[in-house]
Amino acid sequence: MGETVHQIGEVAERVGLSLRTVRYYEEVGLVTPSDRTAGGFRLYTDNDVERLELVKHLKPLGFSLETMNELLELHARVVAGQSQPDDRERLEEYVQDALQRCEQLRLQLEAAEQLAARLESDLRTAGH
Amino acid sequence: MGETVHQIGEVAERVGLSLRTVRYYEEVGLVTPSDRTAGGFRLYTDNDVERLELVKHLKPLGFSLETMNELLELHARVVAGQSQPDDRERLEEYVQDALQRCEQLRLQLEAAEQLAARLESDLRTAGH
DNA sequence: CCGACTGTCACGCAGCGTGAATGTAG
DNA sequence: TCTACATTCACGCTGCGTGACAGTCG
Repeated sequence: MGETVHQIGEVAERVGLSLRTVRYYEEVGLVTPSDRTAGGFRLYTDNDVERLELVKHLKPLGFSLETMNELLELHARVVAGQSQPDDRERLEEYVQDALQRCEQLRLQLEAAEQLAARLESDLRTAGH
Repeated sequence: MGETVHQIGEVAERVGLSLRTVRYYEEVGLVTPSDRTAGGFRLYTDNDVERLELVKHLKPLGFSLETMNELLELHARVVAGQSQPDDRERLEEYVQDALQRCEQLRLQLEAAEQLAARLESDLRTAGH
């Protein structure tokens, strides 16, 4: 079976992260490549890449890398049917937290949009 | 004429920033209180407070403090009718930048919302 | 004179950016 | 063999959090 596997450069470009960031995520144990070449090159499976994408999309919500790690571990166990007692409950709390952060972010976005619009009108209104 | 003036605690609470943050903004020359008491307490005018609020609302767009400083200086000169050559043009660029950042932020928000929804459905779908 | 508030250091931390010097893949 | 891509240090930066200790305001 063809275990398709990718090097860090390809992965970083696809996901939209820098090489440094991808390496750093490994350093803190957030996303670890499943394998390495004999010479030491990181090899990422599609699964690893998906995990990176999850991180990429959760980041704007302002979670710390440590928190995301817990969240993703819980989620992985739950979808694998390997959840331990409390896992579902704890994941539920994280999800509620995420939803609240979404709301907060939306409010901030709206405030920023109004401000940008005001700056624009100030430009048009203000005398030369 | 009653120059209403406020101490840092009141200001920080109203704007929604920490004392540390407000002091730091002064340290980097972003928002400087117009006056001090004899004993050294910072005194903010309503104008200073408004400047802090502008910063607060621009922050989610990811500008550096230095960049915001330039933006706010330009804006202040333009609305005061004191704009120098290039000022309007440069401010216009910042505003366009801000609008683009708003769009980016909106995209990120939508991705995050979908992800949160997916995590929720994974929780409901996954076996015990 | 007391308590709430504020002042200035100064160290610590997250999340990377940015080289430098070297090695690997193909 | 060439060269594009990768590796590991390791230092630097931003934007604050978090005390500690002292002074100020009412």
